[in-house]
Amino acid sequence: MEYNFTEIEEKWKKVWAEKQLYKVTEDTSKPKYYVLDMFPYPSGAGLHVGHPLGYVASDIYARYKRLKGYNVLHPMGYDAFGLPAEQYAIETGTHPAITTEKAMARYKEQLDKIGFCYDWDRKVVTCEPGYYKWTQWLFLQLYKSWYNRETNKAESIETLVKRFAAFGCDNTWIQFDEEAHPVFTAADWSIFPEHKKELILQNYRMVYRSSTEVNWCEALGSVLANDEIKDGKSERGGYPVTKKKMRQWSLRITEYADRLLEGLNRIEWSDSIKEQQRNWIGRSEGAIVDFKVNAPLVNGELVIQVFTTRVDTLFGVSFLVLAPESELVSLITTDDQKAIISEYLTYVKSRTDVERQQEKRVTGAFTGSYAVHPVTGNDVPVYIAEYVLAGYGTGAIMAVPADDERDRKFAEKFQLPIIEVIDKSMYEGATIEDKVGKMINSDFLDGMEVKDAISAMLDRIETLGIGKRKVNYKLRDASFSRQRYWGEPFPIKYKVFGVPDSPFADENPDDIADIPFALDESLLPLELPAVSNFKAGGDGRSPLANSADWVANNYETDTMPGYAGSSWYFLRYMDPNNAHAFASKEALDYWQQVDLYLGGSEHAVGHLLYSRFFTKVLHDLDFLKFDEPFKKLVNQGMITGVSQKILYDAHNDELGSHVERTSNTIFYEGSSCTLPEKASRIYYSADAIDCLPTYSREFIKLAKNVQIDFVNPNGVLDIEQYINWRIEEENAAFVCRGGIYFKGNFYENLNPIENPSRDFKTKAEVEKMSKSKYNVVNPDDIIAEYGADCFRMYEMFLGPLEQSKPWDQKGINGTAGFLRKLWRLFYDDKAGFKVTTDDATPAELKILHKLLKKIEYDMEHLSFNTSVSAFMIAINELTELKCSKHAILNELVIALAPFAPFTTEELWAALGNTESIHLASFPQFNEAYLVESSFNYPVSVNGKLRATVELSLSLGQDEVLAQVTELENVKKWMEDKAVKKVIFVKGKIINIVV
RNA sequence: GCCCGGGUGGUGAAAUCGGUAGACACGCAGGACUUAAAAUCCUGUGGCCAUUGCGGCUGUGCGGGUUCAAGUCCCGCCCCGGGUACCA
Repeated sequence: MEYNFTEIEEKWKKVWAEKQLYKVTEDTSKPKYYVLDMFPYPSGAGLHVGHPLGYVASDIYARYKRLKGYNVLHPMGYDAFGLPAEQYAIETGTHPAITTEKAMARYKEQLDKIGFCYDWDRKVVTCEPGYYKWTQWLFLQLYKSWYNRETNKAESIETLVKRFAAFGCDNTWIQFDEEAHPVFTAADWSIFPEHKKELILQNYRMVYRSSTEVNWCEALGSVLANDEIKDGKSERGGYPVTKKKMRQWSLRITEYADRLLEGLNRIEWSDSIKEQQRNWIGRSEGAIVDFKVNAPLVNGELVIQVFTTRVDTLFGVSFLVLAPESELVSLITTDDQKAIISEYLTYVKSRTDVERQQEKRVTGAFTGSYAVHPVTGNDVPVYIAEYVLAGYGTGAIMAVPADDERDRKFAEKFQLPIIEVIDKSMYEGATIEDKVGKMINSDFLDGMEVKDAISAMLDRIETLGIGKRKVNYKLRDASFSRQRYWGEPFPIKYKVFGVPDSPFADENPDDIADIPFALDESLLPLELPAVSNFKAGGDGRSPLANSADWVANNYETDTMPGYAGSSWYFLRYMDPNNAHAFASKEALDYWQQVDLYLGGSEHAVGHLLYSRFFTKVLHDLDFLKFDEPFKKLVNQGMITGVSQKILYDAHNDELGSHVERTSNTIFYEGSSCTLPEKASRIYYSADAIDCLPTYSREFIKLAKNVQIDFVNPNGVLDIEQYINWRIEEENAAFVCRGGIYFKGNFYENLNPIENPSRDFKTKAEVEKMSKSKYNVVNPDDIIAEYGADCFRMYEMFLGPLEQSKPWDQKGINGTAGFLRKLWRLFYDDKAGFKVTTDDATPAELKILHKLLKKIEYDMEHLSFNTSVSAFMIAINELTELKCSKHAILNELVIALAPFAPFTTEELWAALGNTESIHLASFPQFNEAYLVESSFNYPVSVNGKLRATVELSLSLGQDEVLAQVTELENVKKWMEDKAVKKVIFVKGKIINIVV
């Protein structure tokens, strides 16, 4: 009987669906295990072979855990709100819901073909009202809570309101932050109007509305979060991003900075991701130091606060620098410097983020004012410069040119004094960044090590009252508003008393038009209104501003960002259809954390940080018992594609020609070939380059991607197919070693050169798999040709899960051969089913149990590639022994079932089993079968391998040595030299030192 | 620049505690079967030398070191991939 994978797969897919084989319940009789894949965005292009890599791995693991007796939750769903569908809607008018629905159906079809064990009844889709009702509900929980720094957790906003009613707010309170929190008494609070109270509460809510500098992307018509920007451009589309002040919703994630750092120590994630999160949070310990402004024009006291991590260098301060955006700038600029400062500010504004990052110029301007050094009493000039960022620390620095590279460059340019304060001569190779050395020119600090000087100075500034210790973070509160249609509406209304507000309006504290009020939970979900125009509302307004109804109700017109829905989806899988809660307490307490989370490393800071934040808030509010969402995280590597490129001549190219091609003749070394007319462009076979004259080679540098299907396994391009695809190339010439293809004819080379091949060869290159590179391989095609089991095994066989590797179609024959070989242990072409009930021999049992042991080890280490090898070895060995025994094969197929669910199910049934193999128990390996009686010892003389010999493991060192020294080759190398030392490790090695 | 990964045959890779480097596959070469092809099977396959056999030398990015023994540990460097960047 033939191995017909298509038939087998169709058959079992149906049976499994009918029996609801993968249905999962909260079965308390079994230990639980939660395996999760990162939430896919259903793109219209469907899946390519790179996408399912992680899904296959998690599926194998989930199935393995099930065989091991666990109740496994392994769900799938879609992160279905998103920009591509909305962009498509803007272009075509097709509603994003329709586009998304189609894409999801396509995904499901592709995923089902691969044979994943998802319980589709638990599917979660973020754009469905049944789901986003709870995203909105979650938003309200955040809105109705504040972060209490005394208890160090989020709690109900009611406790804060009570506090204000009883005590008001004063600056001795731990929560107090001068910039954000106004001072008032309990009596004040009692008479504040509603909107004023709300305005104050916005300073504390976990989600709040404020006017902040945001990343505005004009092309997308929307605000972007920091992690959605790469190199100063939008991650999606690569459009320019500028800074703009806008009214926005933000998440108060900064309150969790320390707990987000601490939690990293309790989870099993890769060092690289943990490190990225630590860097993103960017905790640094330092101090705020006050410098009084000693300006002629200032009446009263004006203080510039600087943040520094290096208080030890305070005596090295020779000037201060403010961020150009600082509000102090206008206050301290002297009349005679006004022109220079204003000119500089204009320059700074003209610079985009991209320009700033690409060329770092030393620029700045003097304000004309001086500040008083708080310790020495000296005057230090105050500058502004773009290298100081408004958003970090206090937006002002004390410059120590002796110990900071940027300060030094600035000082050199503006000829400011450089005061050496640290002697690093005793530390060889220490750089300016290293916090080592002995203090000099620093008064009472002189002679101290940097470390001691820092703590001594911290004490001193606090005693003097000129500063205080301060921990600073790079982490910003996260922007939570998007000017888009295809996202969750906010459950927020504005009570408009004044004029409708513009998002770009300057902050006006008396403007009460912008005071938000939360909808009651009973009104959820607040569904997205149907609109016909998906374009932005203009002037920074969202598409929802186009809906008259929506605007009339004074609903928030922004929508939530992508991460709103994807930050908590793993909780919804636990109880996806619950209409009364985001998930029941029983389900949450049963499933708890995700035990194993698989996905790409591109979500290192975005999704993975927000999910941790949401989890911690829900934990604080007593919804969850755990405070970290993902116990173990594994990042699968990317599967790259092999692109096929053709090289062409840049002489007459649109990129600019400087050598006009005048002749119809192409020259080879020692030969030539003439075409009847001039070609529109000349392409060169990759193997023809070396037979061209040197002078023309240098122009052949450009490469163009061609559809990979046009290239045969030997790298030869089908020129006709290519021209049919790119009709504008019909007059192009294709130069091979043997001659030239031109307009369907072949013109032979006049004098034959070496290997005058007529093959036109492409150049292969490894790149990301993408539509635009024409190198996409669709899993559907692979499955049609080789079957899903073969596809699954090959994906795993390619290499370690976490490593990125190119997709090479050729190797798949290996796993295809393996499955056929396995099949032939069961079926003979002529004789048919040939499994016997004979007793297994010790040799056969050893093969089986060696395999079982290996698989168990590999599974725990997620080493799927070596598992596949182990199966191959076992099947090879059993084939060698012609073993078709029930006792062996029945257990072997169970072990293989997670990898090849279809084939093993078929064989399992053939073996006479009536229940599904996927409900079986993983066979326990028995160490007794693995005991070896002898070992093939490698014998070394002076550490070099000279012979191997099979010896009983019962022998001791002396007996082994006696046997070994009789070996001819060993004798030869020992000659008559005296034996100095013998190293003998039983079952490992014997090494004789002479 | 800084922080994480990584570097082993023609290719993907394996080597789990420092103990026979290259398992398992692909590819390639030769052979069997076949009218032929495909499929299948057998043999060989790191490099160099020897090949009549035993074998010998060399080899895990480079240079050192520790050790009876190093792909694995230590020191210094080079290259590739990812992240990040005026963060005070």
